[in-house]
Amino acid sequence: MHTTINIREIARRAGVSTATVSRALNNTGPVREKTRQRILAIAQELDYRPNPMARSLTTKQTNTIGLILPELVDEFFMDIIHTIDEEVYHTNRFLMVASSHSQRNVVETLLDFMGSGRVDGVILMAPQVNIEVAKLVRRSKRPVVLLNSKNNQQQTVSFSINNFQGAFSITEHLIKHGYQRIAMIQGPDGNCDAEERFRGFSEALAKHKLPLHSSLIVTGQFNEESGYYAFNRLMSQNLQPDAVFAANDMMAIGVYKAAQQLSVRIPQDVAVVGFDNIYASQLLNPRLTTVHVPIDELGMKAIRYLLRMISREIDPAQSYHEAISTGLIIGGSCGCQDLSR
Amino acid sequence: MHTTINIREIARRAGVSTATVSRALNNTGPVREKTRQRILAIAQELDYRPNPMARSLTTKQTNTIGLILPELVDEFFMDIIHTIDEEVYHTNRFLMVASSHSQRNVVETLLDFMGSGRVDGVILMAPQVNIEVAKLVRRSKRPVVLLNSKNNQQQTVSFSINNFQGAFSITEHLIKHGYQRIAMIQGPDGNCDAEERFRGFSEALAKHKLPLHSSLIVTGQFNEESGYYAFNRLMSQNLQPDAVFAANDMMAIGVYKAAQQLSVRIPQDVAVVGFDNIYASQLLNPRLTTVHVPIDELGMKAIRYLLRMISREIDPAQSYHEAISTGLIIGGSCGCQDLSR
DNA sequence: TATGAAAATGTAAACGGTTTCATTTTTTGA
DNA sequence: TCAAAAAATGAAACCGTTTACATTTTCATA
Repeated sequence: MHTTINIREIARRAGVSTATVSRALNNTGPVREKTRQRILAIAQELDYRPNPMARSLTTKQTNTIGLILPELVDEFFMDIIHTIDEEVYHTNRFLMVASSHSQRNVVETLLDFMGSGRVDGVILMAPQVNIEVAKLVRRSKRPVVLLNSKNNQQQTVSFSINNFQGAFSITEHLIKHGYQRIAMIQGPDGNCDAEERFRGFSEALAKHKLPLHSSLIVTGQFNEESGYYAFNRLMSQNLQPDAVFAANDMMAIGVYKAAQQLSVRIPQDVAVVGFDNIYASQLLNPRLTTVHVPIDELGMKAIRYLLRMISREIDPAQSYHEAISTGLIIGGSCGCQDLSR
Repeated sequence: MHTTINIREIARRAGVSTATVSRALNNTGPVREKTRQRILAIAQELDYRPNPMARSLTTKQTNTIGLILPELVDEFFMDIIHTIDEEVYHTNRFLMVASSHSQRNVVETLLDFMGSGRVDGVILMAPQVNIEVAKLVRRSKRPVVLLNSKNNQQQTVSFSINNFQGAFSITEHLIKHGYQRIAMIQGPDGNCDAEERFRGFSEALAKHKLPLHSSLIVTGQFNEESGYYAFNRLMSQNLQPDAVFAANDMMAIGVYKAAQQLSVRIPQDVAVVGFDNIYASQLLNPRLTTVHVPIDELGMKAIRYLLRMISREIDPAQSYHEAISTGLIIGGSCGCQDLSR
């Protein structure tokens, strides 16, 4: 096993200094054509690959973008990864995806890990752990774009889904159907997406002078299982809902399963709506009425903005926020005619 | 903006050499307790973070595992990522995920990119581009574990799903139901998963002396759309199938959609089975009969083996292959009673 | 041909750590 | 108390690049 071949070895063989080799290889600074050829030939022959560690130790550049997500499950996150990867790929960069496992200290570790020379910029999605995230972000040496975080954090750049608007309009849609006892299965405590969706729900009720029954509000964990239990709980009490708004589609799927077991018909007995418009929601019978979240738009805007921060086209210290609008997807689960069949 | 604080600064403040600081911080070599305390306090106060680039420039260690997937869509890949991430996280390492976009030169670039100092080892899934992949892998300076690649490559370490066995048994299952004209929607050309699944299918037919009608073999792209078109094509010809084996569940979903539009009942008119057992397959009505692919087992075995290669517990030059068995998931789509309802 | 400008190349100092080996300090045991 | 052993520390080289600056070579022009 011969030692890793480095720039010095090439310089030695070509009979020049490492500086010249570096210049020849990177096309930075003048090198006589003949010399360049010789160097390139040797590099080729030796199958030389510059050590990225050493390189970025001096250049502070990595051509790598970091993406930190709270977890690596669900197609929602996969879609985010996919969109961003696509864009990163087209600008000849690399993507580094990591999961914070929804823990603040892990966010911190990852931000440090990436920020200290491994990536040129970070896209961070941390809906649960945002109390001190802004501080971490500001401390980071690399530009950071936040995704779906509480946007009351000053001095950060963030993009988010307009959860409030989406929840508000889908709730209004249910109200227009005439439902009186609309339940909500909300998302986990401390999750700002969940909070905003609940706010949209309750303000829509308020606008239409409908009461907010505390017994019709259940908390879930954004997964199928919790939706299943939540619906069972809702149906086992005196005040039964005539419509259920699940704060995301996964929980709505749990509702469908529970409803089938309880022989509750959707939408005849109880209407159901969700949020996210995940792929699986179109497979449900009837198709789930839900809020479309333009994930690709979110990812695209975030990565494009980040790249401009990295190139200093935009001042990274300048704060910015943009909320991306959602759209309503009408299936048969709300009582409308199911056009997907 | 003050300059990044480094080990020298700490040494200066503590009145010791950088060597001592390094020893104190990494618990390598002896340091007087009093000195250690002083150094730790200063490091704490200055919020010192060692530069990982500089560190790994000398140690040649990054505590990072690379994962290269052909693409970043579908829950199948998400599940792979998830399983591996979980294990990586528990060993206090980082995960770096990248997509090769199913292009061989990108695989090469990524392998170089990661292999030259960014990661300690790589898990590579490249079902389409394996002609020269083995060469690349052998050239890599870091240990590499292959996932679902053609296992006829010598001198590599690989884990794969036993596609043949899965396809064989689900085909036999259909045969036992008495279907005579079993069609297959196979996967894309050159994809070795696809090839093995087809081989399992045809050998099962052969074993039971059933003919292999070329008009009942259609090629898809492992996505929903191609399944949709494939089924339409199958039903528009003279020889119509009484059962369809879609080489993966996504294509089976396409079949369901097409069947609904054509008013073809599953399984009364045509039985349908898939492969992968993705989440969505249980949402179909009737539940899809499919082959369960233990992705978590696959990911787990791959990452554990890789870690042992990294720690030199296993000689990385030693080749190894293991095929992981699949299992049958019985839904209602094959003609069995649907127990999921 | 001499001269100055431009082009090509080299030297050496970073970058921020780790580690070998030598040196100093402390501890131990007779 | 003193030598020897053990423990703690420091000096400096090293990892593989890039790059500012100095130096040399080439080339065009007078």
